[in-house]
Amino acid sequence: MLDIKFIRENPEIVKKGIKNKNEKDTVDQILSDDVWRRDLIVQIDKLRSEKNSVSQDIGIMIKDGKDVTELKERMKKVGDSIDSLNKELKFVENRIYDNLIWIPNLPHESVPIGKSSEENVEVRQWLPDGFTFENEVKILDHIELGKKLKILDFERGAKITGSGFPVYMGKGAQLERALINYMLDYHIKDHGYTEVIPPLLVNRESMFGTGQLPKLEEDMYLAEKDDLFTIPTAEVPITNLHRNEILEENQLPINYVGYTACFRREAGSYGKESKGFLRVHQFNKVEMVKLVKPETSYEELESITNDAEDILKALNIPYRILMLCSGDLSFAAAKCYDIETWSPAENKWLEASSCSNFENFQARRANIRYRKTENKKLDFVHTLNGSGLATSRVMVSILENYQTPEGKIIVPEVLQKYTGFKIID
RNA sequence: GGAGAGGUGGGUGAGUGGCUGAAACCAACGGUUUGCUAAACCGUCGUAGUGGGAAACUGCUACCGAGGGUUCGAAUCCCUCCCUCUCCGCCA
Repeated sequence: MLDIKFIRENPEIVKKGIKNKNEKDTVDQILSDDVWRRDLIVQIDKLRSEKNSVSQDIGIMIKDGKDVTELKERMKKVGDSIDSLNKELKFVENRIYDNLIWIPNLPHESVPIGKSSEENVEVRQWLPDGFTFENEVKILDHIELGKKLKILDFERGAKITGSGFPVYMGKGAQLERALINYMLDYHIKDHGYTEVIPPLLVNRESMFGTGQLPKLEEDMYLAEKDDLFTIPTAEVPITNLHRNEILEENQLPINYVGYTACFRREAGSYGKESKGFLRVHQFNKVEMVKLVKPETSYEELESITNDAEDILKALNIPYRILMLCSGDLSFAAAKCYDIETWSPAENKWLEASSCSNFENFQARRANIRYRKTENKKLDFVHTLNGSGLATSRVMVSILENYQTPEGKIIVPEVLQKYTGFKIID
């Protein structure tokens, strides 16, 4: 959520940002409502002030045994005026709020302006030693491999739940678990994150806090009886851990990492892009979340991205980093790097991670503040998160990049001590 | 699911209609004292909105779980909802 004061003072900047993000511009309506609102507040406060002081007098007069009937009647009328102005105020405040919650975060100045993912900018690429994009032997895709080696079962997943709910079997399940544990341990031991195992269902306030609501309601699973959503990412419960809290400056930065299953309805995205792991409704993800001081958040964005990259380097998987253009940024993000890993069978890059700085956009919605040591003043923290990483996409790259000419899978070296085996055949 | 208790400032906790934005204590911060630490003493110590001011600052308003109601006046009375705790039942 943007600060209405900021909008009031910088309407043109806000309008430009909204346009670059392809969102609806209600700035003019907000501004005129804001004038109306403040005018009402001044009127109401004046009346209330009068009412308060006269009411106090009435108390004293009653004690002194004086007649207060007339004053009472007058104050009742003042009360009525306040009530009717208040109704008007509520109306205009609601309208401002309804518009405000749909205003996206503004892109950071370093973000390229663009309409869609076509205009994202590649920042760097990392390829293992001796890697080449050309392949002499036929590369099996992860679906064929999964079937052949009996480690993935998409059909049975579809039977027991529906399409997009994969089943991991045998060594596939063990590899998945190894990958999750490896990533968690790496972030905990080498990158200094604190592990969190959060709830997988969250309430509306949490979904609002991180900015999934109101925009993405249709993309999430909802348990209607309890009005709880299954999380689309661990970002939601973990960032909301500190909702409505005041932190001390010396507690920052807070770095959390958590593994959770993630659930996404992916409404309206059926078809070619959705086979196998490429688009699923449930997947596993290790997520990093940071709560930091505002002045450090852009350094932290680089740092969290590097933390995700370290995993891929250790796994020896080719990847590239994209800086998202304004039009491809999520609603709440100010700047975002996507990490894509290479799929030789698909012959394309697959998004495995998204590392974003939300500045204080989420912190405002979730009311997460910190007290500055220097002057004791309160300010909103900046929040960031990054996948570190989504296992389904990494799994595609592992299976495809680590296959032998015979169609077996060599377990990446760093995972071998977690799996206890070196090959899947 | 049933029965009961309760939600007040960073914490503990007082407060049942008016002079309470809220006692007291603790914590925190500033100071005095001190070789250092501690103790003691003094002082400061909520958030937000809005108006005035270049600013330091200051006026007013709101906020005692949330929302409504009664009243000239509500932390205090009434209604609805949410949450927490205890006991019982059920269950992993």
